[in-house]
Amino acid sequence: MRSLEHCAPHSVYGFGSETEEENIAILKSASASNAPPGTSVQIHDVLMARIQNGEVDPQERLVDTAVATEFGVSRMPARDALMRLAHEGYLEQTTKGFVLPRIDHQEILEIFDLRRLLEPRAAALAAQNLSEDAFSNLEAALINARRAMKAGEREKLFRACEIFRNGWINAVPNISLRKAVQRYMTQVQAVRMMTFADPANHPVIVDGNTGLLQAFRRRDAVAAADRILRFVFDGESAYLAAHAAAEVNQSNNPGQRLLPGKTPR
Amino acid sequence: MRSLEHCAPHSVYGFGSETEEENIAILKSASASNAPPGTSVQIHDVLMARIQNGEVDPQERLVDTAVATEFGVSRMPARDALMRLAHEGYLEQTTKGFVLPRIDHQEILEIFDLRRLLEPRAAALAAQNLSEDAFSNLEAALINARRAMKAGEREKLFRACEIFRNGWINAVPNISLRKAVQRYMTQVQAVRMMTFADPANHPVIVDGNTGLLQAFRRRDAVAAADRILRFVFDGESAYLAAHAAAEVNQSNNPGQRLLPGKTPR
DNA sequence: AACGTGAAAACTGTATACGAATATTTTGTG
DNA sequence: CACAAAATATTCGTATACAGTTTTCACGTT
Repeated sequence: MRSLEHCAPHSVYGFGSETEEENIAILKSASASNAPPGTSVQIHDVLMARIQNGEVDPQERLVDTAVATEFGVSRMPARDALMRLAHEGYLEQTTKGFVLPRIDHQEILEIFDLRRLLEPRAAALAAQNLSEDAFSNLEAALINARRAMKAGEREKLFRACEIFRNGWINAVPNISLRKAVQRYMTQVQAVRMMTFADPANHPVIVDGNTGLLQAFRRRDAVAAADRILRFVFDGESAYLAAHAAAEVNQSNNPGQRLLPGKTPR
Repeated sequence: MRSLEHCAPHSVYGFGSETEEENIAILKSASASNAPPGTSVQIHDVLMARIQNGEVDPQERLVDTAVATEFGVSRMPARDALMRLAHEGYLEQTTKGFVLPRIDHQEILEIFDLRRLLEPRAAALAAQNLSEDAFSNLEAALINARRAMKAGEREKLFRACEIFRNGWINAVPNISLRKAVQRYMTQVQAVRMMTFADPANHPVIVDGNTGLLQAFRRRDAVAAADRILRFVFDGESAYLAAHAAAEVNQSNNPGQRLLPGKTPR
């Protein structure tokens, strides 16, 4: 059984239990509380946590009926959750179940372009708006990230970077811009999945965040914008390298491909 | 009854029929073709087209059962479509049906900021990518717009401008960017509703589009970006003026407000 | 033994139904 | 006549059922 530390920090329901009985019990107890967020929402969060924790095999088929029985509900909530995950980009709907998205290379490049438009402005606004609390949270996340990097704990580093990013993004006062940036979080995650695989990228990431935090601290909007812009560029470079490596890997043993080919949109 | 020319030009299913029978017939025939895009997908597209065309009243309540009966299907496809639209930001889910997202003054200003980030790049890419067909469509739309302006037909001018805008946006090769721009169509619509009320704005709009088309024709990406940026700024100015006028109007007769009050987000 | 054909299984999409929550209207009372 | 409380109505979320479609597997033929 996996440890609970793998739970997504953003998940309201931080449980990673595996057995049907446990899930049923948890859902029951949660719905017994005064706040009923809906069964499908809970399933959605649990599945998203699993996906983000890499607990879903790339060739695993998530079927609504199976998910439904696992959580002790009917097909509808499970189907809603799966379809919502699919729409958010966490899953892809095939004729035979839901699978991890075959990441479209072209789309990732497009989103890098978009992020270069949005995130510098977002960081600049955040620099002028970050609260002291937010600063300490960012700092804590960065310390955790650095520690995880030194310990070689890829997973923890991943989490820390996510917290860091969420920290400053939540300080963006322009709510619409914030939502726009957050909308591409899934793609950011997908890219991270690839780039984090190479430990050589870890120092770049941590250093980038460090510089960003320093700019934030100085309330230097210009520097923050520059930093994040460079960060996105660096991310693109790292992604391209990882993509190329995956391509080679793919051609060598086409049986188990790390990255599937293009998806016709 | 609305005329058919109001159909969304970007909709795959370019029908804007209103009666239940027509919709049923259309769905039936579509599903009879070899490509089954699913009923809920079709409903989704139709509703999105309506929203983007401003055919949905701001205080209209879209209820799944009503949509279902309108399209002659059960609640499930309608519900899927509505929830998907809500998730995409085109609708807002309330305890009593789905409604258009109530955009408040602050949010409109935020979205102007966002559009200044996105649309110049989009226009620049479109300038490099527009086909000859698209050019003639843009030109036709512009001619219609000018004619409507001279005839003082506000509604037709509105439509022509919408077609023009959709025309070049659909030529943006970066699909993700295109979707991002289109996501704020409702805001654009709301702003237009206000700014078009004042005929003094009409020449500004038509001239702006004319200049944009000229830049497109020259494949001048820089000029196109500049043009659209200025266009957004002008739109903001016009909106602010209209907003101020509406504020005065509102305080005079608070019974019928042009823009609803702020929404706690 | 390889390949094509057919049947069974699995999965999805949609239809219908029911319970729960919430808004609205009606009714009763001060 | 105003206000509160209950009844009503509307809508959502979920459950269950059914039909269509695709995949897979097994069997028979060449």
